[in-house]
Order: sequence, then structure tokens, then C-alpha cells
Amino acid sequence: MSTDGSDEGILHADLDAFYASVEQRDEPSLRGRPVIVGGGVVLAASYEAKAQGVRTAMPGRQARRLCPDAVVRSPRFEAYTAASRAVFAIFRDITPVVEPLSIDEAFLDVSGLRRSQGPALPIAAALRERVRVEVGLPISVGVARTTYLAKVASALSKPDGLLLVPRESELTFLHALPVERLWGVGDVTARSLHQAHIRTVADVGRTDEVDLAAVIGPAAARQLSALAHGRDPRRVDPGARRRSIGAQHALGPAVRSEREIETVVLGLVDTVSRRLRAAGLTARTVTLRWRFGDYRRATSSRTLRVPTQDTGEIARLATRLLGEREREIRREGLTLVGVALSGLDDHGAQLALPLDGRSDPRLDDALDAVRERFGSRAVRRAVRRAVHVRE
DNA sequence: TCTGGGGTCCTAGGACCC
DNA sequence: TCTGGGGTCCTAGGACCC
Repeated sequence: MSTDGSDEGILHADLDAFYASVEQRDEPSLRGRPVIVGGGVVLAASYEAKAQGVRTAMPGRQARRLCPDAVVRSPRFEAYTAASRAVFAIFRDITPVVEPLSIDEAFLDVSGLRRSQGPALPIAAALRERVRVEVGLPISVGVARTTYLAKVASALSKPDGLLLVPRESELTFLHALPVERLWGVGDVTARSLHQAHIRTVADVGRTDEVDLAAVIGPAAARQLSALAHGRDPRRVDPGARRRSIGAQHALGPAVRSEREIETVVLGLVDTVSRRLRAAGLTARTVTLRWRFGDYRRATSSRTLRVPTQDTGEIARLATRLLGEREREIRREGLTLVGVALSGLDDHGAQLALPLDGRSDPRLDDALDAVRERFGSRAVRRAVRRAVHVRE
């Protein structure tokens, strides 16, 4: 393989304390002071607040106790969306190979720019400078040969940092890290690994993949083992598409009537189906998400044979799913409800051919092209739908 | 400590098909 | 009459990420 990368051509760019930084940018009196964005829970905390122990997703009450002099602001999502757009425009001005991971971070592949723009490190430094000057926000960047290494590097460089992992010191860099630093290791997996006396990435590297699989399952074992040996097949994919669209609403502890719950569900259906149409997509699966009075979670889903964009059709399905859980909801109470659409698809390219029951080489060619680009599953789906249309 | 809102991916069992 | 192995799709649950 010639694409194993003799350079460190991958950037992971990650805005620092994003929502809080936007607040400090727009309200200069907040600069240098602890800022918390959120209400019931912390959505973002400035580094001044983090220094006092405030963390993202922490209950607001706890955060205020830890940091009584913090300034608390309600989120202004329009401002964050606008800032995000401006930052991503800079990313795409640098290279077309940008893969967004969330509102405030992305991978950039700049390995193709080596000849015209030089190596990755000065490109990363220029990116940080442009974001600071043009958008007014601090951003940290990790530079490495692979996506995972770049992501770890940006995290370690924070706040407002830049860190390169040279190719020749990758394993030294990785092996010193605690397992919690690996992508895919959260509380549960970390606990399982600790019980097996696996605490660092070096420990993961020393453990046979079969033994690892016995602890955390085959898929996670394969991924962690590869990472620990510096193998990372993940590429920066600028064409990555959204796989679901969802909205949810916390209800709090108060008991709601069936009618109130249905109203909330229909409001969520309206929100997600609008977003579906705005994105020019169709959906096949409708999922209702529940959290009951005891904080137990559940989902109910149904898949349509023919994809839809229609609010009414999605609403009918959602109402039916709601009805199926009615007794449980009445018995346990509901603290959260959500609606998600998946099985998303754009309308795609269409090929109209007269099908007279005989095999047509043009059709075979077209299906081969679709198979190559989207996989055999997409071909079967397309054929099923085409047959349905004829019916 | 008593928990938001937006997502991705993996696992496992049953139905169904060849 | 009883039976195999391989594969996909749907549903539900759960871990994880920002």
C-alpha cells in the first residue's frame, strides 16, 4: 500500500469550550471569568469554570455549588450555529477533505496539500490563526498520521493548543495513555478493562485480542487492539451522511396526562419531519424513545415498506407506538420522550428502463454501478421499491 | 448527583428466504 | 417426514460521543 502515509497529514480541529467561548467573545466582560452555558445541566463550561471542577453534562445545581461566582447563560443556539458555519467555511477553504464530527469539531485531510502548501504543521498553525482572527474563537488542533492519533493529540493540546504526533514516536505516545483515552472506551468498558488489570494502552497492546474479546466483546476488542498497535484504517470521509434525525423532550417528574404526552410527541414529529424535508431526505423507520419515572429507558420502533417524508404518516405511526406503551407509561410515569427517524435516503439517481421480463445488460450495468457505490443492500432495496412502484 | 439534547455503532433474537 | 447452513431484515437494548 502506498497510502499508509509517510506524512502526518490528518488534522483534528476542535473548538475549545465552544458555547462558552462564543459567550465570552460576544460579551467581553465575561472574558477571564468562569462561564457556564446551560440551565438544568451544564452544556458547556469555560476553562475558568472547568478549573473549579465544573464539567459538561453536570447538573446545574452541582456546578453552581462548585463555582458560585460563575456567570450562567442560557444557550443561544443560533449564535453557535453561525459561528460553526464560519469555522467550517475556513476548514473547507483549506481543503475539500473535511469530515464534520459535530457542531464544533472536524477531521481535515491535508496530506494532498504537501506539494502546494507544505507540511501539515504550518497548515494547522495557520488554521488556528485564521479561526482566531476571522471568527474570534480559540481552537485546538492535533496533527498525526491517523485520525485517532490526531483526535487524541488535539485533546491533549487543549486549551488553545497545537500538538503534532511524529510518525516515529506514535507508539511511545499511545502506550503511555490510560485506556479511557481510546475512542469507544467509556465508563462501562473502562471498568471491565480495569477488572482485567488493563489500565493503559500499552496493556491493551500486550493483551491477546481473543482475551480482550472475552472482556469487552469482539468488535470493541478488534478496534482497541488495532489502535494500541498504531493501526487505524479510518479515513477522513467528506461524504459521510447523517443516519438519523431526532428530537427529544424532557418532561420532568410531574405526571402528565395521555393527551399532554400525545401533544408533545406530535410536536416532536412535526419538528423532525420538517428537518427531514429540509434536508431533502426520506425515512423508513420511526423510533420513539422513552425514559420512565424510574429512569429506565426503552425504545419502540416500526419500519415502513415505502420511505416517507410525510408528517401525517409519521404521526400516525408515532401515535400507534405510543398506544402500545400506554399501560406501561400510566404505571411508571414518563420523564422523557423522543422521536427519531432513520433509514434515511435521498431520492437518488433514477434509471428508467422498459422491463419486459428479459434480462437487460443496461440494467445489469446500472445495478453494478449502484452496488459498487452503495453496496448490495442498496441494490436489493432499490429493486424492491421499483417492483413496488410497478405494482 | 439526580440527570439535556443531538447523534453513532454494536449485539442479539426471531422471522423469513434460499 | 425431517432436516442444514447461510444470509438479510426488523426490533429492542445498550454503550459511547459531543
